[in-house]
Amino acid sequence: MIPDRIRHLVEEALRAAVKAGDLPEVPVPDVPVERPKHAQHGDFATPVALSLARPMRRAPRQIAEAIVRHLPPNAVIERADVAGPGFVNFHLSPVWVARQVDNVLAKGAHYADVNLGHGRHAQVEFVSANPTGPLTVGHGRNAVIGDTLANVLEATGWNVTREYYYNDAGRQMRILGESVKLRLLEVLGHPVEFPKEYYQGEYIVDIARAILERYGPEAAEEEWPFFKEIAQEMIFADIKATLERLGIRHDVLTNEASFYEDGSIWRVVEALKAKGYAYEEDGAVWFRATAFGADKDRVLVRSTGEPTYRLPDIAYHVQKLERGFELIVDVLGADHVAEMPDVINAVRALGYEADRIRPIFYQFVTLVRHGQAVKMSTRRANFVTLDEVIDEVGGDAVRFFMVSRSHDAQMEFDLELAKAQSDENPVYYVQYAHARTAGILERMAPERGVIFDPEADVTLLTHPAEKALIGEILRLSEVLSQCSHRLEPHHLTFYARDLARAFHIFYRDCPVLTAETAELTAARMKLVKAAQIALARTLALLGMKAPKQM
RNA sequence: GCCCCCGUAGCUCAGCGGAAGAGCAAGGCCCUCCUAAGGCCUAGGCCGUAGGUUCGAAUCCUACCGGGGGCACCA
Repeated sequence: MIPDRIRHLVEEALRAAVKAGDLPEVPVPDVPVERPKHAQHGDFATPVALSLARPMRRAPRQIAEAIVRHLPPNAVIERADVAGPGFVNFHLSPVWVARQVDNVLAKGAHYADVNLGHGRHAQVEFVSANPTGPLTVGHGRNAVIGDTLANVLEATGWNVTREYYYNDAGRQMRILGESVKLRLLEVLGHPVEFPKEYYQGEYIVDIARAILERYGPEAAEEEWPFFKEIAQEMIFADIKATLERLGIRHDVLTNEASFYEDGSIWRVVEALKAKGYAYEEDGAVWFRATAFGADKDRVLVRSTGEPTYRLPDIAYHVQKLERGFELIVDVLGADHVAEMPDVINAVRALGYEADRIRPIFYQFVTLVRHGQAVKMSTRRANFVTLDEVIDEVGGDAVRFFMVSRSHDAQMEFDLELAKAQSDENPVYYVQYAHARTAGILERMAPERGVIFDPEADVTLLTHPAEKALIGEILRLSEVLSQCSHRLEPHHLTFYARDLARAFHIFYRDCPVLTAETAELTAARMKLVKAAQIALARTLALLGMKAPKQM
């Protein structure tokens, strides 16, 4: 990455300045390198002289000037100057920048990879909806954040496992089975009183009908487990199909029941007790959450002998750590904010490196339709499914919008607005840029004298629009690094727009096929190819299609 | 009552210690020219309020005000 190269040059300059006696010797801090907001401030800048002013007891501008003076000779920076209170602004060498186009072409689709993970194993657990109904819009945000994050981690050198955690036992599943049975009786014409707390969705009736078709009216003799099994199977198939429409597939499915079956939940209880972090009181087993600053202790096992949901969660996270993941990302709805500290504290109490667990909480999606908020509860009938939203706005738009806001900001997904604004959709803006690259490259035709020449001289690319486009193409690795570091995939959508804009401006200002000279055409062909690689990569990371024509 | 998230342009939101931004909406321009699903220009801001920390705060701390969500031997 360019900022890293500049950082190293500045660090060298500081060392050289100290050695030459121009600056006093002090511990060298991290050198921040940032992109200035204004073009006149150069391509990159560092404020390091400002923060060194106090320890060095020198005026910031004086330090900045020493840095500039001792900057080692290099091909990257053409000019560095001191500005304002003591910023050092760097102007990149246009020749060096242009040459990066060849570099992008040589590396191809992986040109922006950054090796932050060094092949370490990371797990992203996401969606994790229990098979009690179709995925909702809220699950959609979860799914898209999780999968995009997984893509980003892969691009930054992590070996990623995508995982789905579910519970197919327990009270909710029994209610599911009984709901289906009641609906089946209803379809058969029996008078039925359908309890309020049962699953109200129309899909329950669909499942009942399907069972009738497959097994006949005799199915009515069966008990709830029979219906639960079939319903679960059908709902899971449905969930997987919905995710598939968004291009999402999990590598591993983990069932909560497995932690009961292999006894690991009881080993967790025993281990916590042995370390003094669990105790029995009023017939229940408690976790000493107060030892970690919580306001009260939490129940792990009820007085009935039945564990709370916390216990298998703890066992699951212990298992994740034992499987060797060095980064464990849980994509969770904001309603889980309160419970995660207990899990992490319990895992820490057991002596594991709990810091490897990094939950990310996304705020709720409010779906608005016809100006009215639609509540998303799986148990009520009036929810809108993720499938319906995909039907309306398309999978690419769902992927883009769901990850286009910071995960800790609430988002409003207005279907009417999304449809009304479809022409102004940023999804098309970005995809159209890609289609335009394809449009130009498809016109390569030796008989018309337009070919892709690997020997073309990219240093001819000196137009401001060309320079800006190359700059955006090269920025992807910085964006990836930021997304990966902070586990914030939304930066990618902003980048996608910036990259597309740079291309659209280039497209208008710099004709490729009808450039002034054949040499310039050849050079621009290379740039178009590089832009296509960048756009395709960005769209792929976002899980979107990169159409060749629109 | 306690905890978490959010208050930045009319709207939707980026930026989260270093030199106030984008998209949409509004007004005006640009196709004999590689797809106008595009580009250009204009206008629009005490960055919720008040203190504090800092050479420097939209960004960190405290309090308050608004909006949302969570606080069970429910999952």
